[in-house]
Amino acid sequence: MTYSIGEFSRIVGLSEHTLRFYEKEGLIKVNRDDNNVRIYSDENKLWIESLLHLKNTGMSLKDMKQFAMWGHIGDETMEERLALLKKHRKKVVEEFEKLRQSLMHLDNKINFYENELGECFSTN
Amino acid sequence: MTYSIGEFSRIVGLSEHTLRFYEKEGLIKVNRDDNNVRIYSDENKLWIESLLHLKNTGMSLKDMKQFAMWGHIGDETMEERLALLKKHRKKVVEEFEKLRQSLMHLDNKINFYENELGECFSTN
DNA sequence: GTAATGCTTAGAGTTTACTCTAAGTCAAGA
DNA sequence: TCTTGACTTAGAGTAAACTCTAAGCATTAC
Repeated sequence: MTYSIGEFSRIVGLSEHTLRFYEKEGLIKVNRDDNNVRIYSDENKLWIESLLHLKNTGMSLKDMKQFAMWGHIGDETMEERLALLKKHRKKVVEEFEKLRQSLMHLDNKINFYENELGECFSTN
Repeated sequence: MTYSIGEFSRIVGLSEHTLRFYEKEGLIKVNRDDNNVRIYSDENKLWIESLLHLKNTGMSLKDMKQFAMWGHIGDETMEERLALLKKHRKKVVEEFEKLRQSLMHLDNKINFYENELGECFSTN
C-alpha cells in the first residue's frame, strides 16, 4: 500500500507540516511520483512508528536524526546504532523507575486525600 | 532545621533562580526573617519534593500552580485537589503504559541489532 | 473549470519552563 | 572595610519541537 501525505498524516497521527519537517530534518526518506508528490509506503509507516517509539522514550530529535542518518547509510553503521540505542536505554530505564516512584507517590497522596475526606463515597 | 536559599538550592537540586521563580508563581510560600531574607523550612522541603514528584509525572506548571493555590487556601479545597490528582493519575497511568511498551520496543530493537552483529562479544 | 490536494522556499510565531542580566540595595562576618 | 550572599523589579534570552503563513505553481477529480 501507498499513501498520500494527507492519508499518511491521518494514519500515523502527525500533521502534514510535521511530516514535511521530519523529512527536511532527515528523519524519513520518502519516494515521489512523476509529479514530485510524496508517496508514503508501509515501510515508511513502520519506520515512523519506530521513530515514535524512540520519541516516546524521550529521545531528542537530534539523536533520532543521527540514528536515521546511520540507518540511511547502511549496515556498516550497525554498531554505532546499537551503541546509541544501548546508551539511550539506560536513560529510559532510569526515567521509567523515576516515573514508577512518582506514580506511587501520587497514589499515596490520593489515598491520603480519600481517607481525609472519608471513604463513604468512592468517586472515580 | 531552616535553610538559606543557597543551601536549599543545593538540597533540593533547583537553582536559586528557579526557587524564586516558583515562589513568584505561587508554587511555594516561604517565610522571611527581619531582613526580608528567605528562610526555608523542612516543611518547604517536603512540599517541594512533593511538587517535584508531580513534575516528574509530567504535570504542567499551570496545574501545579492550581494545586498549590488550593493547598494554600486550606481544607475546604480538598475535594478539588483530590479531583485534580485523580484526573492527573489517569494520564500518568497511560503515559506509564506507553513508556513500558516503547521500552519493550527498544529492547527488541537492541536484541535485533545484537543478533545481527553476532553475540560473541557482549559490549554493554 | 473550479475545488481539493499537493508542491516549494523562507522565515515568523508558539509554547513551556526555565535561566539569566542589569542595576541597585542591604546586612553579617573576618 | 570588603567580600559574600542575600534582596528587588523588569524584562530579555534560550532551547526544543513543532506549527503556521505567504505566495505562487501543478495536477487530479467531478
